[in-house]
Amino acid sequence: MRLVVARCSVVYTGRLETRLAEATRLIMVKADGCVAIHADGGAYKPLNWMNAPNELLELADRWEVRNKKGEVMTIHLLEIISDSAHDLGTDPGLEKDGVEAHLQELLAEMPHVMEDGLTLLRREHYTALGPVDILCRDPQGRTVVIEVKRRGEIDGVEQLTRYLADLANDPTLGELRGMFVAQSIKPQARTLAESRGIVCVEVDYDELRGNKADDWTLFS
Amino acid sequence: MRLVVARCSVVYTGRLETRLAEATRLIMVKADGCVAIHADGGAYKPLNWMNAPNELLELADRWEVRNKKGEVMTIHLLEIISDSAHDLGTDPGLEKDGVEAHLQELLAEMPHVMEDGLTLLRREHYTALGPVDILCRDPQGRTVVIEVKRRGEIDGVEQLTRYLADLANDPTLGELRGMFVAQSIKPQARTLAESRGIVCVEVDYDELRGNKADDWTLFS
DNA sequence: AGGTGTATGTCGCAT
DNA sequence: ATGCGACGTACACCT
Repeated sequence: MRLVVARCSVVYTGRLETRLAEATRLIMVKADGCVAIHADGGAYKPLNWMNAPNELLELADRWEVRNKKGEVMTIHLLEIISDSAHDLGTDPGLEKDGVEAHLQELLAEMPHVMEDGLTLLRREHYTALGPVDILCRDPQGRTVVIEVKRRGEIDGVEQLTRYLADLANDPTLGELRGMFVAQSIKPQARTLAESRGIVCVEVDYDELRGNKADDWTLFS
Repeated sequence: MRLVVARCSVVYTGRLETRLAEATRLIMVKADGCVAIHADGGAYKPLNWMNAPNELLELADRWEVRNKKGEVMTIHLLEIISDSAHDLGTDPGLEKDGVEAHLQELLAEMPHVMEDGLTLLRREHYTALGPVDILCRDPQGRTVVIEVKRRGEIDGVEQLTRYLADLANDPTLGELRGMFVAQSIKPQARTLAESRGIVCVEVDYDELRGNKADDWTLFS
């Protein structure tokens, strides 16, 4: 990783056009070639950037970074204040716990927490429109199409509605119901869902993990 | 801006939980207090971060960064390889040209490029569901509800559909039509739109700017 | 403070 | 490659 602190101005031309007036900034060049221009504030997002793969051309007064899509970032260098490089090696990577995938796993393992009497048909059921998170059967023999979200917002309801419309063409599934499951569901999303006959269920991730631990204790 | 290159391991606990095994990384601390952990690759996004406002507690063997929401990032420092700081001052900021707002402006100025005979009613018409980009009237006296996107995807069609459903309750608008305008419209989005009777129009930003320049030349 | 929409979103996984 | 959905999305803007 190369770290250059310099007075510079920047022009980016690509998906849109941007200009940065002359100021002192950090220019970060990573081992994979990606370049980012950072100011001394404004969260983690750089002012300008070019992701790998790209070509970095170092000229006397400026750097030009180009990619295959025709995007160009030009960094006009006015004064270099610091220029250092470190070999960091490859990173072992980030391990995550608690994202939607885990929520979905837990719910597929214990569908009864969403509604009494549900049994799992399948998880990640691929349709032409995209993957349906969970398919269950209810005690009345209906197929329950379940969309799982960490946060239940209006987009998720639209998504589930599209799946329901599509799956209605599949005669093997029989009568369909929709169920929208999330750790919290926004009022607008709930209203929209219920107006379409979709049941809304809020679940607690920590409690689910607890239930799983209980099951474990119970059976071992 | 403070730049620390160090061998470290990191734990983040908040909206989810993440762990980073021991490795050499860049720790960037900006003047506003935000902290980011960068590996030597993977675009501009850091592996872990904490945005301002937060509290940075520097202990002998670790840094703890906390915010008001109860999120905590703990950086265990094993070896400091480099530690430097630079005062960058405040940045004059990024100037952008060519985002959706500009496209919308240009289209509101010359609605005829979307369809012959359209006249502007209003721009950024606020409804309970969100702002409708452009409202026009067509030569048949119908109100045209227009959603403008840089890239036309399925979400935009859903958005426009919600607006149309909502505006149907407003008797002052008369008969409604939907129009989906973008620099490019994906096939799925087009299919969905047309199945709902929504007209799709692709426009060229540079050409619009050209038209505007022509108008200028014409009248001055 | 909460809701909605934009983003040079990025990122990962599917076809 | 493109499509599609998730993301600790961040971020601006309006109610």
